[in-house]
Amino acid sequence: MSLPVITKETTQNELDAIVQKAKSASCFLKAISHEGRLMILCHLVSGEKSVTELENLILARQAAVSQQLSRLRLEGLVIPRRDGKTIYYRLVDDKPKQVLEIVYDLFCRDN
Amino acid sequence: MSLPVITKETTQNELDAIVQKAKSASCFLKAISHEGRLMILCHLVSGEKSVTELENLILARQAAVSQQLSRLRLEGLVIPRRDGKTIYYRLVDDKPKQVLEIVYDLFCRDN
DNA sequence: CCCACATATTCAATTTATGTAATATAACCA
DNA sequence: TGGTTATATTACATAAATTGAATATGTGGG
Repeated sequence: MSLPVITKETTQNELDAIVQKAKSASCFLKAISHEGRLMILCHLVSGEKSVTELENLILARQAAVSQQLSRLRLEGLVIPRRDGKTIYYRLVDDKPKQVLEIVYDLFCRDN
Repeated sequence: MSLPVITKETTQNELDAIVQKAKSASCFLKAISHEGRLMILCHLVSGEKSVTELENLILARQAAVSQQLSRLRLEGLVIPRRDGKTIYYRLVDDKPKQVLEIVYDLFCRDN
């Protein structure tokens, strides 16, 4: 990890870029750091799930799950697909997967 | 990543354990998902830093940095060491490092 | 002891997040 | 059309996070 080093020579533009990236990462992490959303994302790693399936998997009410999915949708982490009455959600890319794999390893395996 | 699978057979104890782990991970992620704390942690990955050094690195005021360090301390992510007037902070373990390396890669390299 | 420097804490104001309940929409079927 | 299932949205209350300013503590030096 070669982090951007900040010195006297760092230009304002470079600083802005660093802060901008920190902001994106921060938003992403905030989106995944909610207990319910975290579990939803974990379950989506193994493939798309309907809202009802998620309700059962994380033992939460319809409205709650729907709200959490809504937040994840707005943050661009998941995308819905309608099939008749049911709506299936899946991960947009593997950013969540990559981070969750580490987190899962750190918090669910050892310790 | 072999996630805990939830079925009809999953016992209450197992469910509790899963939720408990999700809570820990959630707390950890919340702690690191703040823009300022994120940058502080990034800088600590390369070794311990004094509060003043951090102030200059992330261009924030003394009180702000100190507050953010305080939160990280309470969450058990960093630990202080006093040397005369100055206090040096370092990471307690490499949990933050592991997660930050991925995040850094995802948000600061490509795209 | 007094001062200056490094850091921490406290408090109030504001913003953002969360949980709950109620209601809305959309699709399907009789 | 009317009912039922699946999902989404809204509104409100509450809690938690964040910010900024002010003040406090701890250390070393004169």
